[in-house]
Amino acid sequence: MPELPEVETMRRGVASVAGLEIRRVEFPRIKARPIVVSPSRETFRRKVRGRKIDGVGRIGKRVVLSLDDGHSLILEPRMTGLVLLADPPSPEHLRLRLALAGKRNRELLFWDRRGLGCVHLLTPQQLAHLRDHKLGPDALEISAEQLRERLKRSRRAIKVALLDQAVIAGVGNLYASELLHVAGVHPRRRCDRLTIDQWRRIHQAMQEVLHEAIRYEGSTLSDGTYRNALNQAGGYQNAHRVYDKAGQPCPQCQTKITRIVQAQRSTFFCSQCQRQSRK
DNA sequence: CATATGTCCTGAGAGC
DNA sequence: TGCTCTCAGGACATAT
Repeated sequence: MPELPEVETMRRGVASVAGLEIRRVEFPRIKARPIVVSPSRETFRRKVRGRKIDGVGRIGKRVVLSLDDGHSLILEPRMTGLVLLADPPSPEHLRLRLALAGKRNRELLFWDRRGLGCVHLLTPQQLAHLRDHKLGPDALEISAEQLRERLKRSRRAIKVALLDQAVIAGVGNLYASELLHVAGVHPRRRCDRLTIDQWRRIHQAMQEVLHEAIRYEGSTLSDGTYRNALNQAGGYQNAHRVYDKAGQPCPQCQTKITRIVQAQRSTFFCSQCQRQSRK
């Protein structure tokens, strides 16, 4: 589930590793299938060991460790991956350990219960390709005009389009539902039928919701998987308006929240606050 | 090209 | 109680 707010929280939580050297690279021996790594493990280990971490950044839903030789170490949590400086939730799903030099000996861990996440070492050219061609502008950087320009001719439903990382990077299933509720836009509304005012409201709601969620350090859902870098739960789940609240009253108007499925994913909305005119 | 669908994965929870 | 089944949704591969 980690989306922009959760990944940004992970990034901030491990930002203190900047300046440290990676002394050892370990792939713990676990029963589960090893984490997907490119290039090969041997090459990865050889190229990462001994490098200094110059900075800790984020691209969309990925944490980026900039190394002192120009390469970038990409940590991609996908559904259940965590980037940790503390002990992981369980030992058996630890996928990668980076032992760091420093005053106190520290470790940066990648833990993933389901194993859909992955780790990559990218050249500057590969990083540029990821940033400029595979992903759209960051959800916190994009302007309302840019957002509309990118989608105004699309026939897709706005909820589905917001999940397309090539259009806009960082929004996932949870925050798409939440921000459309704040914007008062029906999730099935086609992009090419949204008004300029609706685009402005979507953009504004996106900024508000994402910043608010970062302030609360992300959402830890009922399965409890998401944790910050110190293995602590986030707090934004208590502020959710519609996500996973089918049948419960809308916080604005008390109408029961509706659940629908779009592109094989759950969407939650209020049929009163997010009225549908024409799709 | 744009859009839609299938796939990977594990553990929680439902239902019998 | 204990078993089987379904579901959750990141990104990518493949299909339409």
